[in-house]
Amino acid sequence: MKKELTEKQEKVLEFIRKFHTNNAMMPTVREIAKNFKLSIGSVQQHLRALLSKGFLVKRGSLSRGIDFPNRKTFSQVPVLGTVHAGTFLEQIEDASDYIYINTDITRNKQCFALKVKGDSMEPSGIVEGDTIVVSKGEQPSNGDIVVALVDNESAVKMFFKEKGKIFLKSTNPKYPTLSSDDYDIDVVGKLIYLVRQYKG
Amino acid sequence: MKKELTEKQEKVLEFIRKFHTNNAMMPTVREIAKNFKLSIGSVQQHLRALLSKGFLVKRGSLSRGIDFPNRKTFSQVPVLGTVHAGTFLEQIEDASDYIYINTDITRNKQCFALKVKGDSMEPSGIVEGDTIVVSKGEQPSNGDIVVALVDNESAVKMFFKEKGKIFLKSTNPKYPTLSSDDYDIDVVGKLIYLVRQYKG
DNA sequence: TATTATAATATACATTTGTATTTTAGTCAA
DNA sequence: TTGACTAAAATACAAATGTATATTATAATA
Repeated sequence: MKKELTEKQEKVLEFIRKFHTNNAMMPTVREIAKNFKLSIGSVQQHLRALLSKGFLVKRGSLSRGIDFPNRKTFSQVPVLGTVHAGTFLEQIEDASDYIYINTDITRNKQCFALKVKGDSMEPSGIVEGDTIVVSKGEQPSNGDIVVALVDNESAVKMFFKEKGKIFLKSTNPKYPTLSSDDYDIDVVGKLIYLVRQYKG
Repeated sequence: MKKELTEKQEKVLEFIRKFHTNNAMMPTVREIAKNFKLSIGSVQQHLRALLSKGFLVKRGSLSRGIDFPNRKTFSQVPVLGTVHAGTFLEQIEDASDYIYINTDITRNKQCFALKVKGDSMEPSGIVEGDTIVVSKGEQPSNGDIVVALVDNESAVKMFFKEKGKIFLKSTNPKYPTLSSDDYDIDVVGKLIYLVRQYKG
């Protein structure tokens, strides 16, 4: 349980958050002072309070050397194309867009993102327009959702392996389950993340 | 088309990218120099090249004052609690977690995030465990998905307004549509974003 | 009452940081 | 050869920045 902040401390912290959001770096003591028309010493005291109460941490005596506790870091993941609408591997070179996701999700995996078309996975919460993040070359377990090339067409399916055979199941029952007996199946990667933007 | 970088310039830029990812701020000239065991002057020249070739831009003569062109910025959105599992507004004070999303999505709206419980919105792609981002106090249109307090219980529903009455519909047909005739309905905000993490 | 926490100011100082200058060297092309 | 670009080093200086100290004032509290 965090200690409570005073009104002014709350405002200072809020300013730091916003500054960090807009500038991707922390403000200096004097930048904070200027914003609130305060003296340097006053800001120092507010920062000291925020530090001792655990709302900020320090990184040595560097410039702009305050930080949020447990601040998350990001990986740039390229959006390579659209899945279940044809091939996408050609487009690897010119990733026109990137999405940013926490490094604790991507870890050290090699990832890329795809836009989803179609309704074959709707019952498991994947709908048209979603952006999915795929971790490349990971061994999927039964029940994992994967991106696969099925006779060179890309698809998002649920993965099953039984007696050496691979099955790709759509959770939408109107699509058939594909078997490695009938198709050339190449699992590209495993779903690790999904984002969806609602138009405002 | 960007001008080409030399091998060394590429490496310096790559270091700056990584440094920024890990520390949420740009490195100083001397931090770069230390990493490559170079002199300050050498780093200055590399930076000058990266600037003139358009891979970096400057923000005045500030400390750590280099930036990526078109860098995306993030908002910290507090995760306040769980929705459709009771009230969550009490927990506003101690947001234990944050998610970070692009400011071009949050714009200047006041936002917060909630974890989803239950299956009442499964057919529209919202499943248990998802984290939804809600924009506070925005006027919803018919068909928008909203977070509302229904007799002080929180819920995620599809919003409709007709002849002054509010209707909250679950896309899952096994739940009834709620009407403002029968319940005290308070729309808290509108869904603008959703993220889902698949366990690896 | 004395104490503590908050809030604010003013000032000084040491360190960090950006910037400018000069010099040396190698490579490549006109 | 000359010129241009890249690479690197060494040094100096000004500006930015973090930090320490002293002082005043107010409100809440034991």
